[in-house]
Amino acid sequence: MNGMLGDSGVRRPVTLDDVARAAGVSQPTASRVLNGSSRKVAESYRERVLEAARELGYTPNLPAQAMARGTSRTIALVISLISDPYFSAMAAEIMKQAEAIGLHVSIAVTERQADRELDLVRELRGQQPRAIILAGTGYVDPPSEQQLVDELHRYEETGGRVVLISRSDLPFETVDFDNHEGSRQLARELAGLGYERCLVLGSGTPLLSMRRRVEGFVTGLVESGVADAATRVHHPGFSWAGARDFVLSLTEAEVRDLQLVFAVTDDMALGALAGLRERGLRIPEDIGIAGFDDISTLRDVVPKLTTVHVALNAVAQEAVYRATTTDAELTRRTVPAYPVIRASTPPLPQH
Amino acid sequence: MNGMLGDSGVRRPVTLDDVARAAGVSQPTASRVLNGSSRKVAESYRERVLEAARELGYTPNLPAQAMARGTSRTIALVISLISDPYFSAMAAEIMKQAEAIGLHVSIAVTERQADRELDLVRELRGQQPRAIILAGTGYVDPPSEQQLVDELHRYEETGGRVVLISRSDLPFETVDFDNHEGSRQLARELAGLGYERCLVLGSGTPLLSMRRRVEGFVTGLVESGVADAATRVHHPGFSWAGARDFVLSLTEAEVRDLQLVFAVTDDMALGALAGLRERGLRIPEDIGIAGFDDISTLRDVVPKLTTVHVALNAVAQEAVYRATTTDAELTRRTVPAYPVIRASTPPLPQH
DNA sequence: TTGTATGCGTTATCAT
DNA sequence: ATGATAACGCATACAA
Repeated sequence: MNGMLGDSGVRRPVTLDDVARAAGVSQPTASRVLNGSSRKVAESYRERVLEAARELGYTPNLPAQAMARGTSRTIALVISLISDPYFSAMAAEIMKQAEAIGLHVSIAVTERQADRELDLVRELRGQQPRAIILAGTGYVDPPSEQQLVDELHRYEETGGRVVLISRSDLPFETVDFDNHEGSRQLARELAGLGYERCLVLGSGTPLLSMRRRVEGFVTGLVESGVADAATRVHHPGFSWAGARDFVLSLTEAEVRDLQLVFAVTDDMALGALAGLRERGLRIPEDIGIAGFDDISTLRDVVPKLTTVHVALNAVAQEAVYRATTTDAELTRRTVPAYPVIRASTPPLPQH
Repeated sequence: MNGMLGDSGVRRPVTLDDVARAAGVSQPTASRVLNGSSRKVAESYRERVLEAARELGYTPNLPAQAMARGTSRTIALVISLISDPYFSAMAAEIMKQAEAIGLHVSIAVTERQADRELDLVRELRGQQPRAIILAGTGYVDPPSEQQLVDELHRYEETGGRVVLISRSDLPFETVDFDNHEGSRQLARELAGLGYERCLVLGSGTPLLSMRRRVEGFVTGLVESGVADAATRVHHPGFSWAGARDFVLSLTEAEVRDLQLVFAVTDDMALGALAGLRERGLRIPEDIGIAGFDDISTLRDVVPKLTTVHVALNAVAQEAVYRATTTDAELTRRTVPAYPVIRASTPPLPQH
């Protein structure tokens, strides 16, 4: 029977000590067999320890290991919202990469509150993780930015690694994807299809990456010879509902004039799509729609959404690599993002 | 300056001892102020400790606390796949509920491998969590079921709580939703709309909850007076692709005869939808479609999908409650699931 | 009320 | 190669 007897009805968890005793060896020897790296234990002992551990159902006490070793096998990940397909995909990729090298990922969510990031980092630091990866949306001018930087620096000073994803505004290891270039190329392709009079839906909440997407798109249009005045940029609420409400608030004349709506996320693009349909417009016959992120669970929306694809697995791989590799100099790797033209933006007829 | 000086360039994390020293009090006093519950520390000391902690940027070492207390403030959650909208929604709800009472959720994924569950539970047990919630899909006849049960029992014996979600096959605290009743009601409503000749797509991998959904649907049809012979049940691969491939493999005659496809998940329903469209069928004019789960990110699918809604927040709340409350008797709570008729299953014309 | 001493389960440093 | 012993950071029983 496993589990040692305790005071009450609950048993004490099986410890290394129990295993060692059962195997008739010292506790450090049991440790060397079960957890240690440099194997220099006699085969006979080895087997006995392994057998005893199996018999008793021994599981190493991770907190104890973390304390003894001074470091855990955990990576802390901060994201905005786990139910958001973009972030859940990101989290999934990071977990995959981390688990491949035997690391556990501890997820914390900000729920989109800018100032929660600081609190979370503080809490996470208490878990003694190997690294902290900040993948949440980076705000343009967060209220407590300096405190966050201080907190992260403090963490780095104790040997922790800090990796930022998609927010190259802070002095830490950064993995970015090319928001600007991605939407710039998208704009060029769309211009090539004949689209000229575009409505750009940015983010009402000031987010760095979203801003870049807007800039890139506008740049791409200008480079393609689309008259500056043809492009209208607005910043509704950063959500499906925000985009929908905005297109519903447009005047009939404004909508009639439009050939395309580009929203900085797929989510918003679909909100715009819903709003336009409510107004009786046909998509893509009357107006084209494009987004950004290439969220895979949207494969079933009709028409298929033109968007910008980001290689999340590459981002995750790079992030985990940086999170686990001690590198002297600070680097910023940018993962490419490229447009994917689908049915929501067919070539314009007169083109 | 914060962070004590270490041997090399890295500083040692600030400990309670550092804080106590800085405040000129003993370490237990600092502990009582910062972490302890029963406040019986002189106000003057209290302030000095708080001040010192703030100054030094103290964060409690969670592993150390866990070891000293013998229990952590963590709930371990096992799910199948984090990128699956159903599971990410579930995880989000559980995290929300847990955080509301100051608990952290540690997520582990099986990647849909039936036997990984056992390994994960073993690993998770090492984290000394308060509770383990198994929300991953329950297989009908998992290879290592007895071992899993043993492992979970062992965990319970050491004071841990075990909660199962949507798999009432094992002898533990269970929160279920009414798969059978949900699809039974759905079938009755659809029969009421005139649907009679139905294709039911179950799950090729033997999953308990999915089996119940099939049974419930068939029961509902029979109760509604739909001839038994009219219903065809099949079990393609448990995925979008599985459902799509299956409907593509049907003969033209088989498809022509169909009035409705009910798939046991929204994901599969959309796969079937995609496949049917590839065959040139119009949805819902030529054939109706219904799913199960009511995944919110599918709001943009056209036509809007008829499905069975599950109150995930209620499930999560119940699960976290059970995970944190010591209750003598074993209980199985069932959260209702109810059909939501949408545009993908309009009333049949001749009806 | 406050401080001293001890223990949590593990790893690491030492003798042996 | 193996075992005794000292950390790790914190909480707690106990003494003051």
